[in-house]
Amino acid sequence: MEAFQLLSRGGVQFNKNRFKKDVDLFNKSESKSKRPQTSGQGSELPATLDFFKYAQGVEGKRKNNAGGGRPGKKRKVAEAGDKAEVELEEDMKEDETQETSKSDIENDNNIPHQRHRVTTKGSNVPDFAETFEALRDRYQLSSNLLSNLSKNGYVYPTGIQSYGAPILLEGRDLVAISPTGTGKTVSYLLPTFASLRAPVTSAGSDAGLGVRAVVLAPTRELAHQIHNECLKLTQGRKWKIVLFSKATANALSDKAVRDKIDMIVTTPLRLVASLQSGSLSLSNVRHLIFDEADRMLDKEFFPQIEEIVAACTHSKIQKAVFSATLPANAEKIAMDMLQDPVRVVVGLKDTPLPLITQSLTYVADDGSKLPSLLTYFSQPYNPPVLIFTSTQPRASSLAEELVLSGISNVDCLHAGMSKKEREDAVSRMRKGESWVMVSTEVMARGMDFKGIQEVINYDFPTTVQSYIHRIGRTGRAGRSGKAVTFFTDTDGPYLKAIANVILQSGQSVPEWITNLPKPSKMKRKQMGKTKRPETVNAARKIGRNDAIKKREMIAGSKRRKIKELAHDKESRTIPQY
DNA sequence: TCGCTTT
Repeated sequence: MEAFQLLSRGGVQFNKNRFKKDVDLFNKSESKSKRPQTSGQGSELPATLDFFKYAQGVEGKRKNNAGGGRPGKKRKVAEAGDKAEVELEEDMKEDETQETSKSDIENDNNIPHQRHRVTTKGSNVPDFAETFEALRDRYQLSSNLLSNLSKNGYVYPTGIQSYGAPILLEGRDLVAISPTGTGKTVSYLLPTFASLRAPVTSAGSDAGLGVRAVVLAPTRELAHQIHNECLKLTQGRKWKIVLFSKATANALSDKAVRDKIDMIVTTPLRLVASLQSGSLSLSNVRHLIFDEADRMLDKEFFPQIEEIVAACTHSKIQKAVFSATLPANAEKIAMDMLQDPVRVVVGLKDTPLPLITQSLTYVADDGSKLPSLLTYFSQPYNPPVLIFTSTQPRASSLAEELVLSGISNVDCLHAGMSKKEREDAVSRMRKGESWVMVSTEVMARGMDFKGIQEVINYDFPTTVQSYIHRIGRTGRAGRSGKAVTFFTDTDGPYLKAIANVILQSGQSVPEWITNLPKPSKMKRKQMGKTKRPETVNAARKIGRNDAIKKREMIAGSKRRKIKELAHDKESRTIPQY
């Protein structure tokens, strides 16, 4: 713990220009809950890292500020002094006209959905619920659910919870888009348990035989985390919620076991394997939920998804998709799968949380990355830090290099590791034992490590979605966070798109980046073919001086004085994705 | 595009 303090340095950064109002509000009500290291109270650290203490007490209220009020695009007047608000209009042209917008920036209190712009679209959209109590009264939620919510520190519903839950509770299909760390999991678990009413084993249940709800997630770690959340919400009742694995799947061969299951949380392929072996029927499933929906609809997962959907033959099946990002093509696929869905968007679509301070760092070439990172670690930093690489070997060897360089408590996590190794790594992360976690895309989505101070994109993300999800591992539940992205000369094709995301979240990037021409498809293709180096060992051989020289050259020729661009209309372009 | 994820 002492070492934590040695490593730490005070101060969190906000983008105070753009989100002054949110920041003020944040500081006013939450000054007490700054990073423990900054106040030197190392003993508090485990609490902020502890997933299960998420959202308790003060933290719980903070969570409600998550996302800090994105300005309403249809309410240009809301903050008349702020030019950028008006210009956001431009980003919205694609939106359909019949949607309703309920925004609320005037009501400057702590009720969370009032910190977000929420737009809904669809026929007969159910009313949002301001509080969990309102939800309970309107839909007869059990007192058990309500008390479990408050026991776990959920005080007010977040935007997606107050809008999404009524839609699901009225049996409607749902497309939900809400930023990282804004409580999507609870927004579907709460209504699902409420709709199931009682465990299948309870007396007089007319639930029929077999599992009634399925939650799909793209990684084991995320499924595990969702399962934990299920357990929290169902404390004190005999719900049978199964985190699907080889072992639990094998147990299904016993029909008596099979028929007692209320809900399965699983990755798609695991479920498909059980379907194909005939050990499981989904004919009684009434709730099918896709977490990280755009990822689940990717080409690798989609055949499995189709098979699962086809196996859910119950006439009253409700389907819902959730993600922080949903590109148009994925949304189209989702919409085709759903019946008369309601679409809810919290915040500005595909825009990261404003409380994440984002920056781009030029590192010339791959060989300059490690020296740059070591320089970073030679200065005081706030752990834990999550580092993303593009491949498994690069994650392993970077972790090794950091250990060899004397960095403390370095961990590594990628899907090439054994199940146990992965579980141990996540567990160390949850306990706060990892200060530096080097990982691949496997950690990019959904994982909720509350304490993560900083995300470093050591390798450049290849899609905007990847970028948004990766940096969304920090700044969760209303906390602040920092995201640094290394870029090299070969990252050109993607650079501008990411820069646009940063601008969109109201932060600035060097002007020369925004002035880059949009690379042609041809060019992008060529650059995409450029081979990325296999390991950081190779990277190491390349001297650092070259990198510095090159950086200076670039600085001289291209880089101009960094200017506040967030309000500069010219630079406000719609991200290309 | 590629590698990432999923038994």
